[in-house]
Amino acid sequence: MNDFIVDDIGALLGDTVSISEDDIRKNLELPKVREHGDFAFPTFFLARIMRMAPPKIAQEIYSRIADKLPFGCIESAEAAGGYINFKVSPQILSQKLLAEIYSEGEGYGFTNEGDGRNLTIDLSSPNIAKPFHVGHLRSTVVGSCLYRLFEKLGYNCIGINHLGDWGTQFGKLIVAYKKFGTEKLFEKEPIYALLDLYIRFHKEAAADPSLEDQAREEFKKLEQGDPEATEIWKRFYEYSLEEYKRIYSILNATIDEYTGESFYNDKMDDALELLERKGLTEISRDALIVNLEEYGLGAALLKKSDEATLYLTRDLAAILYRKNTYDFAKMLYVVGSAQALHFKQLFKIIELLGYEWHTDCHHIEFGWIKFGKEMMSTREGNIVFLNDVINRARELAKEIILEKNPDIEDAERAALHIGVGAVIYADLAVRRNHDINFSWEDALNFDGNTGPYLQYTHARLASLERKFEKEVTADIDFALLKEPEEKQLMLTLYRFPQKLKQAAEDYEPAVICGYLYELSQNLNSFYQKHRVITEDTALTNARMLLMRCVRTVMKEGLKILGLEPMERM
RNA sequence: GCCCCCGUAGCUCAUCCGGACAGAGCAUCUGCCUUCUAAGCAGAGGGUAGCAGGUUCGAGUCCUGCCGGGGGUACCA
Repeated sequence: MNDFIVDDIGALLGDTVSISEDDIRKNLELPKVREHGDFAFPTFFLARIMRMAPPKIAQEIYSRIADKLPFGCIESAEAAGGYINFKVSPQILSQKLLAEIYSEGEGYGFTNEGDGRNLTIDLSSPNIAKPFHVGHLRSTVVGSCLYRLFEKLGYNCIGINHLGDWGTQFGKLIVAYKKFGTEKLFEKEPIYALLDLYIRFHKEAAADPSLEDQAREEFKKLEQGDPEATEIWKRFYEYSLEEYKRIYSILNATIDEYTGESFYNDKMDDALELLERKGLTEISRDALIVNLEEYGLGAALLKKSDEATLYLTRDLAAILYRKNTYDFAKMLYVVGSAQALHFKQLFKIIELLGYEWHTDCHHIEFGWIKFGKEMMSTREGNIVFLNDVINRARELAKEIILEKNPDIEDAERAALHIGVGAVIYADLAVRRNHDINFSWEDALNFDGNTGPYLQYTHARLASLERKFEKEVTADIDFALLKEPEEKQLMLTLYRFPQKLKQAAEDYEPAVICGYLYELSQNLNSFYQKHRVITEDTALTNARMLLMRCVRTVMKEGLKILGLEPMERM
């Protein structure tokens, strides 16, 4: 990665300040106001060491570097209040930066920190037999985004869908199916038939509590391998998976493995045995637990008093299986923050087992998606299906396309990409720890800070290259890129590697969203004010190189988010 | 009760691990399409950053308390 601007400032100040170049770099910041320059170095923290007022220090330092300027890519500097502000030379900036982006292409900004090691991501994980709703969206799109990001950082990612495909809810469904189900129900959209059965069950069970017992009984039969129950379960499983796979393909979800809870049924005994051998378990109130009181994590339940296992037991079996199978360098669980304690317990147990790799496991938590003031609940039927959201977004996008660009060749396809782009972006752009209020207005908005705006920006750039017709080359006169809008674009491009790094460190897709939005704003401001393709071939060539570099970054960024970089729209 | 998260413009969100007058979008209002895509651009209005203290040269950002919302807290996931 290239940090040449920051390096130059470090070298420039190195002799004049009694702190290390590393500390200089760490303190550099971006001024909020453009007039203050491109980079700023605050001197306040030196006041105590140098026993001087910050403005004096700034003056003092400035006077010592003044005759060295210009220095590297630093064109000028000035002391302003307690700051020293630096301006970067657009010519040197373009020369170094654009050449680098041009030659590195889609690799620009990425390091190879993963070095081919495995990284497993637990994502999506819906409960089988329930239609995919917007509440499932975040885990799916955040997980997929991190998957692509870490792939580009050299990891070999494995996306694991830990399906909720086991448990008493299947007993309920089987009871409901036997009592109220007909084959006709399943002829089309079987997943909604399953939902109806589920809702019906809860309605009937309110009047007749004995249904709950029947459900437990049916689930018990399923666990014991009863052929009829197994047959029904399998059908439901297939129906659900078919629907999920359809949705995953639309969302660009990255799933390699469908190993749900049922997959770990026969692997829990080994895990439990391991814990018992290490003396971690105890019996408390007739249940099998790991006592984590001394770590402030309460009691972790592994077996209920009736011997039944719990999801912690399955997750424990799963994490051991995954470590054993993949020997992962990192394991990410993209799961809502409601399960924070659960994962703290899980990771603590791994630590108590003596495994160092407990530090490689991370719970990537995120807030709820709410609808109106209510939590979404399948039972209550207070729910927005992802299918409906995607369909409405797609229809709206199609209307707009036909109005704005009626000649486009495949309007259906473009509409889907734009509609889905809006939906995905709306979810990724909010930092993970916030709850999201689902609103149709926001999900279907294509203006301003939205997915389609970014896609539109890319389409403009693609259009320029089509119009240009010639090969974009890096053999240009860099001195021609001297407009403030051009410099701003380059300064933003320069920061792409840092943003990727931050996004990866924080496991935070919103960092990339915010960055691409800013880059798009820069591009559109430039585009409005200046023409790219003109009679002036030298200037045209220079600007086309800049456009290519912006497009390279936009394209890679969009792909990481899971949005289609549109060629036309 | 205890633990965790959130509280910034009418609404939805940023604020670069403490820095210069807190920035965008949506909505409202005003301009800009015979020239590379107007899903765009330029501009206007709109703020006591929940409240009160504290640390600091400096706090939306860190600490304490309170208020409001959400989640978790042993046999759901």
